[in-house]
Amino acid sequence: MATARKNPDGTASAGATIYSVAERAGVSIATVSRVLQGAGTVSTTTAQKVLDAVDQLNYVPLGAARSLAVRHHEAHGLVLPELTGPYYSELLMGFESRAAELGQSVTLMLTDGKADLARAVRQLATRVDAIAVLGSAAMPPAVARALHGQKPVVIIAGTPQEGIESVRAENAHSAEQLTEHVLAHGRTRLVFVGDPEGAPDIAERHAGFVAAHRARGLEPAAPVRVPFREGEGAAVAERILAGEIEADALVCANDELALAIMSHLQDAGRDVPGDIAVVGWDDVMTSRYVRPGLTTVRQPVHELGVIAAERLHQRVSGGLPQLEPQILPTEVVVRGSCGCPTR
Amino acid sequence: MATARKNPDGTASAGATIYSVAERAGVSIATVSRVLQGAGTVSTTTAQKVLDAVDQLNYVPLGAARSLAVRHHEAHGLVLPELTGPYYSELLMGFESRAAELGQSVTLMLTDGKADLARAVRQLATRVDAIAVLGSAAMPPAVARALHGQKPVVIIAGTPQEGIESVRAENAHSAEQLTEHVLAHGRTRLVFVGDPEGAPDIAERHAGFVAAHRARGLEPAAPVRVPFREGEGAAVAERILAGEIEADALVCANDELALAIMSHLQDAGRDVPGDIAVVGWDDVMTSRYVRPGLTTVRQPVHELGVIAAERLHQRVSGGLPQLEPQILPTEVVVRGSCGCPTR
DNA sequence: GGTGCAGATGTAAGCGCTTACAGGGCCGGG
DNA sequence: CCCGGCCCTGTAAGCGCTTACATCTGCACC
Repeated sequence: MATARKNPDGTASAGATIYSVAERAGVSIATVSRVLQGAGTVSTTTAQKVLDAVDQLNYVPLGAARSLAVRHHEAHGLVLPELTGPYYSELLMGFESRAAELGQSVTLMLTDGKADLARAVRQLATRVDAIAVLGSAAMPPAVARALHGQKPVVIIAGTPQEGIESVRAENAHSAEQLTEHVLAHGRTRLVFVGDPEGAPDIAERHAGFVAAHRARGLEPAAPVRVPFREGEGAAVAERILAGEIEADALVCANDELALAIMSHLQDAGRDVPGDIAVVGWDDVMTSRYVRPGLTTVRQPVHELGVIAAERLHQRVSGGLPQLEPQILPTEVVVRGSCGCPTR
Repeated sequence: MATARKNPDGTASAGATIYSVAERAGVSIATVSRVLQGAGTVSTTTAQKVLDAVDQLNYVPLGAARSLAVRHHEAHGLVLPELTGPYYSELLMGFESRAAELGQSVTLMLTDGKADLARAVRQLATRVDAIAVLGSAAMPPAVARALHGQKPVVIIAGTPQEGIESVRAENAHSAEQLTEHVLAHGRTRLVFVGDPEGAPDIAERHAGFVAAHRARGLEPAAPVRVPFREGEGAAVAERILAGEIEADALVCANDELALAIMSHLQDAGRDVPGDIAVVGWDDVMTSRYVRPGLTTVRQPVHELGVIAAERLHQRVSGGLPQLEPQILPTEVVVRGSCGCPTR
């Protein structure tokens, strides 16, 4: 296979290297590099010759070679469980945009469906300078720990681990606020829907739920432990309809769950919030469109991504780890599903 | 700055190279490489020594060095406009999962908000073996063309360009089907909402809309040209309420638009589909939850991503470009918003 | 006219890995 | 006992870039 294919017009379409550019421009490779990096001093005429040659040869430098020489990948890794729903996307957008501003590319890895996660992560570590991991990414802590020490790591919305940076949104307090809001509507039999052990944020939200009850001297009911997949919503709704779960308000671990339950309940003729109030978490787009609007909590997800990217970059540039977990504030968004007058 | 920090236990926490591993294992770097790559023959005892050393030193190979030596990045680039809504996420998930299976990492780039797109893309080209670009990624065709010839490129859901591979979902035919379905409900004043010039798929959908009218000897109304951002929906709804747009059915360029309009109209007291039918495109999650359910078209988005990754990989492995655009079938999903009895 | 200095360019030494090639043991067959 | 092979391992030559350092050219200044 020919390495340097020549086009009819004499330009090479691929395989151009810094050497071919230098030759064509009649300079040394050092000069080419200087022009391209904007470092050092090069006379304008020489620079132009180089630029012309680059153009003619359609030269694209080999990132790997540069990385090897500068000993930086100039890339950040991001590990997410998957990408359904707006949460991860939003996070990713924040991460990507900030990383790009800082001149870093982002290499993405999704854990869902990966047979050998540890291997995949190690593989990722091979090609990036630093890695951000979403807490609930089902990343074996051992792996996260192994990574750390190799490369800077930040955990997003996950259980903070000894010596590893972390960023997350506030959960417990707003969950307490949200729960109290529902209690203030006069509801007495609230049920938390979601598995506190499924993810650290859920655990915190549940803790808030419990705290709100305690603050009123109430004893919270046991949570209905279900994974927060959309499909589970229907099942939960059925159990409610069957009277198996008794509640006049549902505090759901996230909006997808809340929406699925609400819609199912409504289809069965129940009135939300009349018969039963439903609140969620995340403020996804749909929550604005359903009737009644879903009362929920908005997290600064985009911001979370931005901060993670920033932290990684700082670390890569020699900054010290900021071990104190960074916690971003969230905001309760009141709409109609909690019992408030519909807007 | 020390390059090889030593831990108390004598293991190095970073900066381990193939040399340090070789030294510790008492073998040559070639042997280390062979063990790690699983290539060549190495006795089990030697291999074990190497593996032990790797473990002790917590060695992570430098991807850049390998890439340089093997002359492959083992990474695919994916360029998307942004990540709102389920469309892009789904695509990305498909792309990532297939790429991972093929042993390729994926480097993501979002065009939204990038000041110097061309530069960003060139930068990306520097670190990957091949690039997939989403058609509506507002990628200057010139850039796409420059890329092509440098690296294999496939265009996803975009205007096919001379000599560049492309994959997309069928649009025109299903749009015609969908429109005909609405016409069959007896609606007579259908309006297409969305900008046919905004993106190639929209243009095709509009073409289908027109074709359905022609097939019945009808003259289609002029489209309401709006970008398909959620926010635009309200504006369109207002124009309808004001009588500025006269219609008894809306064929929207995508679900987000359709949902926003529908919800706004309902809030204003209009009956959907009684007063006006609304249909969309994409079958996003919300479309199942709103009342009435949104009639829409489902695209094999995940599959699109999978195929793109596959194509790139084939090309990188020396396969020939398959220039015939690949077109995946779509499916009309009928729910209540078109006028069909609600399920 | 010599000296010094700054600006422009070239030289060459890596960066950490893969891999073709070249041994060095060791075995069985002649 | 020698020799051809087969395993296993080491040697060394790059891969395409960056960059410290050397070099060279002018030019201002004394």
